[in-house]
Amino acid sequence: MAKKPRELTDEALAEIAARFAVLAEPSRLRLLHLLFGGERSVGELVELSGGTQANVSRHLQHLARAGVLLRRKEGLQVFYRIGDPSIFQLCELVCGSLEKRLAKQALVFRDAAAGR
Amino acid sequence: MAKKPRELTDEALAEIAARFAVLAEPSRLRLLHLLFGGERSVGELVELSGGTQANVSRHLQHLARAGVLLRRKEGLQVFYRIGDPSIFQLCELVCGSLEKRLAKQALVFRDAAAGR
DNA sequence: AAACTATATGAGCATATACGCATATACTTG
DNA sequence: CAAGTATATGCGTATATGCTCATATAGTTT
Repeated sequence: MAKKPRELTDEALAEIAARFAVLAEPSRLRLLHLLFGGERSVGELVELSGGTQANVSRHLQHLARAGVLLRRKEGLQVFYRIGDPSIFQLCELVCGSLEKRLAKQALVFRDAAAGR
Repeated sequence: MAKKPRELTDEALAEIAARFAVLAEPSRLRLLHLLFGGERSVGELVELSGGTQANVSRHLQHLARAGVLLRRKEGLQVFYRIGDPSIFQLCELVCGSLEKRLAKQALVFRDAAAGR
């Protein structure tokens, strides 16, 4: 399975950037993380996340419009769930890379404290 | 190798969000993409990306401070290169996921045009 | 249909950040 | 050390976006 070089029009770049932007907010990440445990209603997410109802609703819509979440309405309630499995891998990758970076920095400081 | 559940303090969330935010700008993504081909000087990147010198410089610093790029100074010139290999996988993941999403949308429209 | 509940949305404000322009800094060469 | 080149930075401006508060919409229950 050879890897083709991808074209990179301005439009494509904008789309990719938008995708990353969706994940660039702590509140949204918290909601995503809560949804890693499975489907939840807006009300539950409000409680669990500690955010206000208005903000949580907006963030969920944002994520859904970006294709990251799926929405299911049932009576008065609306349930959201992860709609794009690649999110898990994205978060794993970023967390792993951050971990490495911090570990490296820690070493630097340790060595500096030890007089190099 | 079992996967531990990760803690998610506000601080950690902010760091992860910051990491994604770095990638949430088309100009920076373009620079990254250019650097996928190997190390480049700021001047080269200015030419290749079509951005202004000031902006390119700032974006590169931004990426470097985030640990995504590495900086090497040689005489008058400064060379940047990818410093975090996970970037490749991140971009692959996002591109792949976008591709899938657009393909799905295309199907929806095709079916709609065909009278469902 | 009136009251009630869950979710979504409009408006205004505050903040972040990308850009352009000018200039500063760092290094090289004459 | 003066002039030249490559990169970085200060500052003002425009735009985007998250937040709060209030209110609208959709669906249920009595």
